[in-house]
This record gives sequence, structure tokens and C-alpha cells, in this order.
Amino acid sequence: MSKTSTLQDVARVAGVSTATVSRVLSHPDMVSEATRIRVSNAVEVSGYRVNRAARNLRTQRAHSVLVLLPDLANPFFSAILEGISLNLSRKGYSMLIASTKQVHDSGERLIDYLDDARADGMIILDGGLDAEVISSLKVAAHSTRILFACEWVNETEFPSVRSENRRGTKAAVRYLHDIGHRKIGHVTGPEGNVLMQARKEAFVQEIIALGLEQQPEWLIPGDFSLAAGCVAAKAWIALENRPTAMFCVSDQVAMGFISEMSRRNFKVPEDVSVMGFDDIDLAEQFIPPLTSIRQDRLLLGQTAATMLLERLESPDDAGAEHMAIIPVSLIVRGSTAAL
Amino acid sequence: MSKTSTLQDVARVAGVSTATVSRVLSHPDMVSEATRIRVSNAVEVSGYRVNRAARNLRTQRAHSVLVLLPDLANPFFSAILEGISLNLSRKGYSMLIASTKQVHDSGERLIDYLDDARADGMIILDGGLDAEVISSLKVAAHSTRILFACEWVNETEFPSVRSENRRGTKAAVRYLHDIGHRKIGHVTGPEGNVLMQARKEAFVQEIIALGLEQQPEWLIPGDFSLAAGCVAAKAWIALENRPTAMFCVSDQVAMGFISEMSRRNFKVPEDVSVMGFDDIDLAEQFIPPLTSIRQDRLLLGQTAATMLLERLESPDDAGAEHMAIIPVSLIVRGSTAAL
DNA sequence: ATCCATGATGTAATCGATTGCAGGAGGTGG
DNA sequence: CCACCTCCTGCAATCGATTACATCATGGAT
Repeated sequence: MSKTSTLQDVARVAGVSTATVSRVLSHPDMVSEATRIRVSNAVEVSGYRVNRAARNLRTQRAHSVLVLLPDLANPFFSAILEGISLNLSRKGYSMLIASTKQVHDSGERLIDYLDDARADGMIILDGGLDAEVISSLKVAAHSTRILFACEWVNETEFPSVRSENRRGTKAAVRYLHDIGHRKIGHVTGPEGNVLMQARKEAFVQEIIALGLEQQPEWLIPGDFSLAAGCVAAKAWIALENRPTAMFCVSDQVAMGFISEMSRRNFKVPEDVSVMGFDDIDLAEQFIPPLTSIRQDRLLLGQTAATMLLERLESPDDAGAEHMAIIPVSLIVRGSTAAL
Repeated sequence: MSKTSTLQDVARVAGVSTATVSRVLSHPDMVSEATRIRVSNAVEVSGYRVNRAARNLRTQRAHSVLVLLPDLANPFFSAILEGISLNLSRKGYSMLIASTKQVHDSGERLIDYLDDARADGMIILDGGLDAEVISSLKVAAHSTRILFACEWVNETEFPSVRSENRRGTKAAVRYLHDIGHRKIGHVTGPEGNVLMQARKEAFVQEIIALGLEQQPEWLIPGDFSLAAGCVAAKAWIALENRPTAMFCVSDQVAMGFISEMSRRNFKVPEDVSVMGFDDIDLAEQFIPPLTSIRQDRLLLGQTAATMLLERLESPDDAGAEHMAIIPVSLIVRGSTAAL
């Protein structure tokens, strides 16, 4: 029992060749019904499990996908991972996880995962990779094996799955406008990040489209962290001419913002309406509950996995989808109020 | 360039046999300096990467470890994963991730991951597995390849890594007592969970040790979720004789509790002191900032990885550590106040 | 009766790295 | 000068599954 049985063992029990056993398992329609049943029984009694290493070697596939996160500790990614994992496992693939920071620090290179046959492809959730790393990924043999999700890299041809960042942002601004706000500010993400850029551009566009007042100091720089929200709150407090509503680039930032405001005895939404982006699990439980733009992270993950596998399994199919956009929706809660 | 080169290619370039190349890579001291250099150069120029599938097949190891979570969406696990990943990658292992729920739903069995050579071992972060699953894991060949972290399963001999649940709980109660509370309640975890049980027992012991008042209805049932905290808050409000401090089984529960209290116009810590357990990242930013028992999740993850690898690499070493306990510490913040 | 198509099965090569064993070169001691 | 030992390297088997090709039986068509 301690030793797992091999194809040979099953073949011996069933009185057939290993080829036949293999066929029963992978191409059942090539085998006659009688032997199929006999072999299936033999598989059953011997508790046979295919040896993945052997299969992977022979088929030249790893049957696994690497998911790269900028940071394992960010709860934003959990639902995306769940979606990826779900659709990968349905197709018999395993999910490897690594953080780009850790890979970089350890001196490994990302392409090694593909080159040494540990993974067939990778889903990258980090748009902030070094230009050097990006260019190493562009090598022809790999470009079809990589997909960006959530974030992406401008001016590259990697396929990607993303949320409707622009539409979501504009919906946020329009909502704040609809409930009476005319002075609307924005806590942006980290300089150079594609998400922050997309959202910031859309924000400015919509402000202009609605003919609202613009002040350079109402665009408060931040990143995606709680701490950035706190800093931004201090910046808001220090303003002469304060916006009555702030659109934050992420829920974490919004929470940090509100948290600092409350420490300084300002009230949300009485003194200022605050909204976020993402609609992470906690948004609903926060005090006050956070108005936000919901990203369907589970769907985003599932879509990413499915798209990548499709591309892996027919690499030459030029007709394959190159980009998928996942709808977002406005979720109104207590952190915003009519003016 | 599109095809990665093999040992054969390198051997040809260096003018040696594949055996020698392999030795240069895995046992450099068996090879003369001259050839070592020549081969190293050949490896360099050909951009050789070892093929993991081939190595895994030959060495009968997967060089990867499966981490099983009850639920990918719980931010509590992120730092643990980071710790595991860090120490695994240092030893050249990859980290596979799956959720026990998903594995179960898809009809896979956990032992399959070991039986089909996808993973050498597994770290289980879920103490709530079915008895049936547990017993399938006990098979002699596997028992040395499994390690529980955070949670564990009573009355089994699996090695485990855990935090000082009892000491942490007692420290919490003692702290609340020290700042003047005499009526202390506890929102417990899900019935049957080992953590909730350990913490609940320790809680009751310490209450008795300090000679404090006990009321059955001060032990409010919950689970580890935000929602459970909300429900518990309603239960607290409904009490005739209310505790002045509540020790919650997790930070998430504490946050839910506080959130609901605030919705009902009760104030924390003025009306009731609330504390959690875990010290997740958000605890510090919550309003009010949460008093909690900090678990060193990174260290816990690192320890788990290291212990498992040690056991995998010397399976017969009876002297190997069987259990590791990670220290916890009390973090006092604004959600608790002296009475 | 003969021939060929069809379907089922077996034979054996193959994927790429590792490693036990054998052999050769060079050095040492008797 | 020979026996022997050490150090280095190569040969070839091996891990276990997959699959191209060969073989064989069966049956239908002519």
C-alpha cells in the first residue's frame, strides 16, 4: 500500500499492455467496451493514480499555472485567486503562487518558471514590473503564455483581463454630481501605475464633461494603502478650499482617509463624502459603510484562467480573445451623502 | 531560442557527457575544477534551465508543497502564506495553493495531490476537515508528509505549528481585569473548531482563576466572520446584565461587533470595551483601533515550511520537532478602556 | 475466395535528468 | 616495476506515461 501503483501494475492486473491502460484513461473511445471495463476495474482495485511528473515530462506540459501577485498580503486579491483556482482546477490544472517581490529578491527570474517547465503559463496581477523584466517576458516563445489580470502594462501586446476602470470612475463622479456635489477631489494611486492613470484620466474627463470646478490640489497623490489614505486626509484638512466629496482610488485608501478624519474629529459623510473603488469584503462593514465601485473579482479571476488556458491549448489561434473587460457597478452606502 | 536547451545540448557544447553536466549542477565537488568551469560556461551560453518534470520524475519528488486553506478569501492567511512561500522558495520548492472547500466540491481527494506526485507534502490551515478525510490522510506513507498550521486536529498525531492560543487568551482576560473590568464576556468561534475550543477553555479558566463573575449568556456563540460579530452585538444589546468588556475570538468578529454597535448608537470603548485576536493588518486602522492579541503570522508560516521540509528530507528522523508554538503578544489600542 | 478497410491492441521509442557502476589516468608505497 | 588507491568521467539503465507505428482479427465488398 505504501507504494503507489503504476501503469505497469494496472496493465498486469488487467492483462493488457500499458498502452491500452493509458488509452482507457486518456482516450476511452479508442478502446473496446469490454477492455475498457476490465481496465477500469483494475485501475479501481489497484488505486492507481497517474504520476504527474511522468505525464508532464512526456507531454511537455506542466499542467499548472503560476499566479504572480505584487503582494500576498493584500486582501484585494483573494477573490480573484478563488476565481482563478476554480477554473484552473476544473481543467485539471494546479495553481502555483508567488509574489513578484519575493521572486525578484531571491534572484530568480520570472521566465524561469516557464523555461524550466514548472508552469505552462502565468497570470500576472502586477502591472508594476521592471521594464527589464517585461522585455524578458516578450520573447516570442512566451508571449502567448502570459496574461495580465486587473493591471496591465501599457504599450505591450500581452492579453489582459480588466475591470471597467474608466466607466466605473465616471459613474462615481456622476453619482457624486447627481447628489449635489460640485467640488469633487480624488486621491490617486501610485504614480506610474496603470490603474491610477486610467482612473485619474477618467476622473478628470468626467469633471470636465460635467463642467465642474477643477483645482490641482484636489488631486491628492497616494498609493493603494491605508496609510496613503491617512496622509491624504491630512492634506484635505490642510486645504483652504476643500472639496465636499472625495473619490479614492481604492477602498483601502478610502478607509485610511475616513479613519484619519475621524481621529481629527471630522465626520464622514457630514463633513465630506468619501467613496472608494473595489468593494472589498470589508467595505460593507466599515463605519460608515463604504460607497464604492464594485469589481467582480471572482468573475475576473475565472475569466483570466479560462482565457489563459484557451490560449495555451491553441497557441496559434489568432482569433482568440485578446482582452476581456469585466463590468463594474456602483454600490451606494453610508459614506456619501447628498449635499 | 524558442526551444530551451537540454542537458544533451550543454554536454555537446562543453564536450562532456550529460552525466558530467548533471554533476556540475548538483554535486559540483565531484567534478574537477577545469571541467566545472568549462561546463558552467556552456550552461551560461546555452541558457540552460533544468527541466523540472524530468528531474521530478527521476528523483521521485515534486519539489513543491501544497498549502490548503479553508477559504482563500480570508485576509488572515495572507501573511502566513508569505512566510511559507519565503522559506519554501529558499529551498527551491514551489507553493501550490488550493482551498479545502473547492477540492472537496470538485470531487478530488486531498491525498491525490500526494499520490499523483504533484506535491511532496502539504501544510493544512484548516482544522475542520471531515473525519473521513482525516483518516484517509493518516495512511502510513503520508503521515510524515503532512503538517497542520494555525489549526490542528485533536487526537491525531500530525505535527503542527500553532500560536499560543491559551496564553494569549489568558493575557487578554488579565489585561481587561487589570484595567478594571469585572464583567467580561466572550464571543466564541464556530462550535467544534479547535481554536475556538482552546480559546474558550482558556477564557473560562482565567475567569475562574481571577475569581470573576460568570454568566452562561456572556459566552456568545459566533464564528470567525464579520457577520457573526454583528449578530453577537445584537445579543449583547439584548442582555439584561451586560458585560463591560468583550473578548472576541478574532479581529474580524470584533470588527463586526463594533460595527453593529455603532449602527445601534452604542460607543466603543465608552459603552463596552472590545478586543480581538490575530492583529490583522486592518486592526490598527479600524475605528476605533483594535486592541488585540498579535499572532506572528509570518513567523508561523516560515516555521511551518521549514518544519515540513525537514521532515520530508529526513522522514525517519524520530527526533524531529513535532510541534512548534509561536509566541503571541498583547497590543493595546483604542477599542478598550479602563472602567 | 480474395482484398481491403476498419478497429483494437501491442511494441517500443521517447520525454530529460540522475546515478550506480565501470574504466582510465595519475600518483604512491613497497 | 607492480599493485593499489584516488579522482574524475563516461556508459547506460532508470523514473512512468504517452503515442507513432506495426500487427492482427474481423467483416464487407467484389
